Amino acid sequence: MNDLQTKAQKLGIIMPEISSEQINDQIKPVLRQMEEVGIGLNCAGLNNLADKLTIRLKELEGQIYQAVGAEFNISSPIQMAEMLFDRLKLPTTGLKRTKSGVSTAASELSKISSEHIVIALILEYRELSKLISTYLRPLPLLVDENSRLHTTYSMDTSTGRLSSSEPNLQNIPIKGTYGEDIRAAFVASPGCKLIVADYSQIELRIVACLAKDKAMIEAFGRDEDIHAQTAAAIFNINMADVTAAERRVAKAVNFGIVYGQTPYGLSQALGIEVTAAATYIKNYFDLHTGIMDYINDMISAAHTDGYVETIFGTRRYLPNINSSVRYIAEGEERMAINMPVQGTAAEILKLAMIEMSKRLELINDKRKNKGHDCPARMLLTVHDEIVLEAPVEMAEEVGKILKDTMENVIIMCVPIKVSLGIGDNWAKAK
DNA sequence: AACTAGGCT
DNA sequence: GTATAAGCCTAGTTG
Repeated sequence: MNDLQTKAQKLGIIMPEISSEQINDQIKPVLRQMEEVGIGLNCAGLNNLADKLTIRLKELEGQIYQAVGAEFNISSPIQMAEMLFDRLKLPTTGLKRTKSGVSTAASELSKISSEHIVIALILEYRELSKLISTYLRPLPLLVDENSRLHTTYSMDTSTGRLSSSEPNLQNIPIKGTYGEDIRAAFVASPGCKLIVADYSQIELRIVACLAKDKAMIEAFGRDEDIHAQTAAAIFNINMADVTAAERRVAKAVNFGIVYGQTPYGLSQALGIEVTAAATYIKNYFDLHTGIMDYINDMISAAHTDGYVETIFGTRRYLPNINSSVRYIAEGEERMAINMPVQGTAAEILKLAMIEMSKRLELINDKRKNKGHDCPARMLLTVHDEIVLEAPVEMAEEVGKILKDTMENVIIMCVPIKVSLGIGDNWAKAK
């Protein structure tokens, strides 16, 4: 048994004896096959939506010109800032600045949305123009003769995650007014269903385990509402009394913790006072002392060794961790906190894909010569999610196998949970 | 090519 | 005094 195995065992982790290099070797052919298979795209659906949104975009353009009293390039942040802050004299206090001037990012403009009706128009314009120019227009042009879309996966990331490009199928819209419509254009082959399996809070479960955090391990072990538990802790109330708003704050705290978020960052994210954010974080660490120790351990390990690593040994070197420029060093300290968590999640996903690929071969071998037009096969992966397609009559069974594979490819000190969906398209299968 | 913005996990 | 939440990819503007 090697060092990593011993270390993992002390954390209550039972993992396959495989190195990060071996994982990466074995995932490659799986990815190449997924790229070749591709996923069905309903081009007509996207084109129709593009046409509809383009009409709305034109309306908004006219309304913005009228509200401002001038015509300008709405897509130019420079011209936008000039119109809002020089011509209309909207207040800039409290707004972030970029290198070139006052930021016109949506997060900043929404702070002054009550100052002028044009802000709402601009935000809607930006939303539509993003969807049209990045997704609705380009994607239909990229399909093959069978109306299938093929991405390219890369592994040269700093944490071990995969990335996807040309087109990037890991950032297809899902939120907002049109997210569902866009996802619905990603479809299963005829006679097949899409099967979507998502790791539930995988990074939080990993950090609970790596940090040996007692309260969090117990909460996950009892299958409790982790965000409600956090809310109770940071607001000093009973779990039963947690409101929806308090739970939302707690969710943001849980989310931010694996990124090394500061009180300032949390205050920005939630639109609250820095002092309030600081209190929440303090209360959080009072409950989760294991998490606090883990963060400090990772930072000091990075300072000493110059790198951090995942449980399978993927390393990230942090050459500037000892920089005398404080914000440079602090930036790498946050990377030191996050990378072992994000990287371990990536490895678990890859392991599950490798194992599932083997199981799919067995499934398909068994069904050879039975006249099925579409084999059960892996199509996409999005960081904590795997998308498959399988013949309708097999979908339930394949889904169960997928869920089982993902949940048991590694045993951690907290249960690993996977949510499963089956449907004709990517919207319905979620 | 740099910068700004914004889509996803 | 400066910065402040990790990791990606793509599109449009600017010079």
